Amino acid sequence: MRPQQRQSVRSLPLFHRVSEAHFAELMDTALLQRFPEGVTIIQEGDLPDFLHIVVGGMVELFARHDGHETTLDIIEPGSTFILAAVVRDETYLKSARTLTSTQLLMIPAGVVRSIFGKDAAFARAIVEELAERYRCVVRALKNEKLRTSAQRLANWVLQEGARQGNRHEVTLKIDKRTLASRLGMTPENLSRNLGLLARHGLSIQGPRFIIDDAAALRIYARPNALIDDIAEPERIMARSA
Amino acid sequence: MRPQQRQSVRSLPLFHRVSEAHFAELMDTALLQRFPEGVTIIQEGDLPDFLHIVVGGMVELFARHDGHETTLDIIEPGSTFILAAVVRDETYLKSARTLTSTQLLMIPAGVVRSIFGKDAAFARAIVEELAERYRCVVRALKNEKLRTSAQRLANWVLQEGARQGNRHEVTLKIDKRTLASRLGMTPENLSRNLGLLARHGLSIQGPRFIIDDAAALRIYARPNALIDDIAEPERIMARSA
DNA sequence: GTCTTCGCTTGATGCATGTCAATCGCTCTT
DNA sequence: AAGAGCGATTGACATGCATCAAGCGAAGAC
Repeated sequence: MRPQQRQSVRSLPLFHRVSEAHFAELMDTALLQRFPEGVTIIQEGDLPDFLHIVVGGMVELFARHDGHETTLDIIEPGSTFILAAVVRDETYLKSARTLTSTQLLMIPAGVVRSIFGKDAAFARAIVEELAERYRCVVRALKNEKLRTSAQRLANWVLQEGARQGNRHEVTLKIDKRTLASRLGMTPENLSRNLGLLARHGLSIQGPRFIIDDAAALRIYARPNALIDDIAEPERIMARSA
Repeated sequence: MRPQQRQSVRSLPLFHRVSEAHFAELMDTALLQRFPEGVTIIQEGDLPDFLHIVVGGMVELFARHDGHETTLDIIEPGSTFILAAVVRDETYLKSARTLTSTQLLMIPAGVVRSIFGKDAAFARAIVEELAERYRCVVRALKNEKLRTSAQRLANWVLQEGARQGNRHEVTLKIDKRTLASRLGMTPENLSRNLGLLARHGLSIQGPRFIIDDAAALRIYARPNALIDDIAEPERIMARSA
């Protein structure tokens, strides 16, 4: 691994406070690997070999059952996946495949468990990451059970607008069919729902969604801090102080 | 707290390997409290004061949004709730209320975080519990996205049959309306689905479900080890060896 | 330039599920 | 014993969403 990459991994929340010796131990056994688009990285039902950390690119987590498939999450740089399976040494509940060319850092599961026992800062970071992932799934479950597919879409647009910085335009970085699966609907219904949102302040230009009337869209979407992952500026500032 | 209760708490996986001094520290600040049926223990949106451990009874975790309410989980003795919120010191995503008279052990959130940093065995137990809870939510999300409500019911009956020991009869310990909410359907649809399952090997006698033809029910339910929480006898034996 | 491909869209239809309303049957009162 | 209350059931209906099938349009092949 090149020094610069090592440094950028070091700055991730998961490793930031780990002792230099333990970090070196983790990195010595870790593999940094690049995968092309559309490759299946792990298969549900298998046992975990490595903890995976996304360094660059995008990974889709999905599951199949009885001829159907659904997207459970899309992982972006800085985040881990299958941490829970590694911690418990139990089978994966999800499969993972790359949505783009992707760079992954892979740390052997046994090494993760070993350093967890030796380094309190690492243990703390692991449990914080796991708790964060837990909260994401709970939000997803509430989103699924308490909203219609059109409302999920409307909230996704608002959230993505905030995340991309420019709050009035959202550019789609993934396939519409992947977005549909992520939002728990068919591609056909995504199309129809986009048409529906035209009456609530959104206009569509191919892969670009323009928020003409944020207030109207928000009225339709009914965003909720306990479902949508909205940054809470006050609390973030309080924490870093 | 009486010595006998203390001993039964000590034997929970969460505390089993914690040092005696740290366990004493946890118990000195903990409250053991009894709540009657139907009491709201925590409210979504609040900040965590205590980690809650169910010692006796049943607790329902639920969430509300836009005039609707859904059950997210039902917690039984030995398990914790709102662990993720305590770990991250962030607002609850779920509310909790008692379904029966319930005894709860409540440990101040700050004490949990403090012992987590000092006791590696406790840290390990916390992360295992959190990972287990994580996996439960992932299963719930898959259950919700990949199955019809009737299939969810059929699998619940099979699972509950196995859990209750007698695999051919299941006795309902909660309201049918609570079961309906837990399985993500209305009480009306639970009724109809129970009627439907009569054609697939199940007969209903009030709060007692009798599995006449387990094979037929299993064909309809299509159980899946990666959705349903099925014990895996081989692996459990391998682990304890 | 034309053809093919593939993702997206649009329309028609059916199943899954929620909603509203009426009724049943049990338990608890009084 | 009659009535109130409440959970469970049943029926009628509306809506959400998936499915199937056809059409559209832009990017790439030749």
